Amino acid sequence: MPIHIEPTDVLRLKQRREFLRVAGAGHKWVAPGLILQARTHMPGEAFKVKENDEGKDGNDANGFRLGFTVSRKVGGAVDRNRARRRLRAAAERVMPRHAKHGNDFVLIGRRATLKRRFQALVGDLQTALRKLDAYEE
RNA sequence: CCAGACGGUCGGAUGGCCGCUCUUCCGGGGUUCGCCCCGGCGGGGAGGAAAGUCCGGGCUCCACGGAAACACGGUGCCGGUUAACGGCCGGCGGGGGCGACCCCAGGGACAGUGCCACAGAAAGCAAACCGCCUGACGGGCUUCGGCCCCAAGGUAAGGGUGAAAGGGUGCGGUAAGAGCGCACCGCGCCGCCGGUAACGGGGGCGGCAGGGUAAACCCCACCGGGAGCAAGACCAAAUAGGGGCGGCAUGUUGAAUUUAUUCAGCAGGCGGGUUUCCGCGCCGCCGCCCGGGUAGGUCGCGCGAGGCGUCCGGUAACGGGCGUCCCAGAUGAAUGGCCAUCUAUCCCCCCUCAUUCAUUUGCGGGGGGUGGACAGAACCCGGCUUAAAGACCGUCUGGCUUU
RNA sequence: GCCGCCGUAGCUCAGGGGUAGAGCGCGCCAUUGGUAAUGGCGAGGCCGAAAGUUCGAUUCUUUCCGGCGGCA
Repeated sequence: MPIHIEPTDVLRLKQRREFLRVAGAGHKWVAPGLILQARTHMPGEAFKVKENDEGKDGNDANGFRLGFTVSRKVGGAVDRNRARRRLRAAAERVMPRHAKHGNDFVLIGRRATLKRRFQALVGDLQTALRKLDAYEE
């Protein structure tokens, strides 16, 4: 059965070692409002891309995964939550259409994420995808 | 009206688009009949501090026969309140303020021990450095009145040191002084009166003994078993390993016979470039079952010392009755993102009026910009502490004006 | 989330009521032809912050701030 991916329900990166693996791939772009890291899936690597599939037969090129990180340098809990929510809102507008499948992405919040105008933040994400050669359409 | 004291409430608003999480109900699908998944209409969704983790409890596990004592830790005026508290309320004492009110780590220093640097004569059974006073014998001077030096003694008034020098002020007194005597204040002891008590009032006696430090050891009284929801309980993959059963498989010996099978016993085989010796490592394959247990998941997890209203008791904290409501449950962690308008605030410009030496200051109006303080539940509750814009309400105090 | 520990010179640490030290480092001088080593001299500290106790606090008490570690 072919796996259909809805634009909105993308699997989130949740565990620390997944974040470390993406960071270890070494592909990142620093934009004024955010930092984007990316890692291409290895061939034969089997991930659960949707929550309810069994993660078996090689669907590795058929989706992408996304994680968010905001460190304590940005501020207290309120500021960090706010930065992550703005990143998530920007990702909801850009990623489902333009993110190249078969990748893991990590979005890192910066201090400027709080104050930057939202349209500029969306633009930051798009240019970051282009610079990492992960932009489609 | 101005300035202030105390207590309480709220903590941006409205609309639009796109989302998150929990959930009643409905529909569909799956199911090991426990439930799970998908979709839909509705409903709920951060704080007064959610914070710091400083106290007290509930709850859970561990330890433990009961009680007491000891050790350690905590608390510390008195009475009340509470599930409990180091909280709160009321009172007492001390300090501050014109006042409303505010602040206080506020038991014991004759139970004992220690410490009090430097300075100073002396710092704890007090003490004589300078001074002051008396002044034998002797000496010196003499205007023959006396004066000076010296042994010894008296003295805590004065000087000086210090945070602190053994009651304070005044009068008397004296050789000089001194609670030596007296008055007032302070202090101690003993009755009396008021108060549950802390304590207060007043009386008598005592001539002053008893410096400070207990957030030094300590004494006294009271309280306390330890750990914490990452507590704890349950389900449990892959991989490796443990145990059991069955089947297949290696060599050899023996026996039985149905002549290729069964039974019993023994062990050997493989690995490094080769051989010998020694040492080392591995021992098969398949299936099923069992228990431990990791990742992961589920529960614990929100009806509670609950909120609101009202009545009663109480000065109050608080307690009781009745009615009513159901009010967050996430886990890379939801409760939001974006836009518009309004609004609090602050800044700039212009105008009218008042004011001023002065576009100096202020009320009002208009325009533009900025743009909401501190801060995010993580098992729950009662407090404390800390952080921080602004708005509103009530009670009270001190002024000013008017009546 | 919970539980601990630590903040003293540029760095690593002593000091636990009487006014702050050691080692390394830094500066100057001596030694040497010169450097290192060695020796001498010296600078450098509101003892993380604020209240309180005390005559006096780096030390004792309380409350904050910052850093580090442990617990599935």
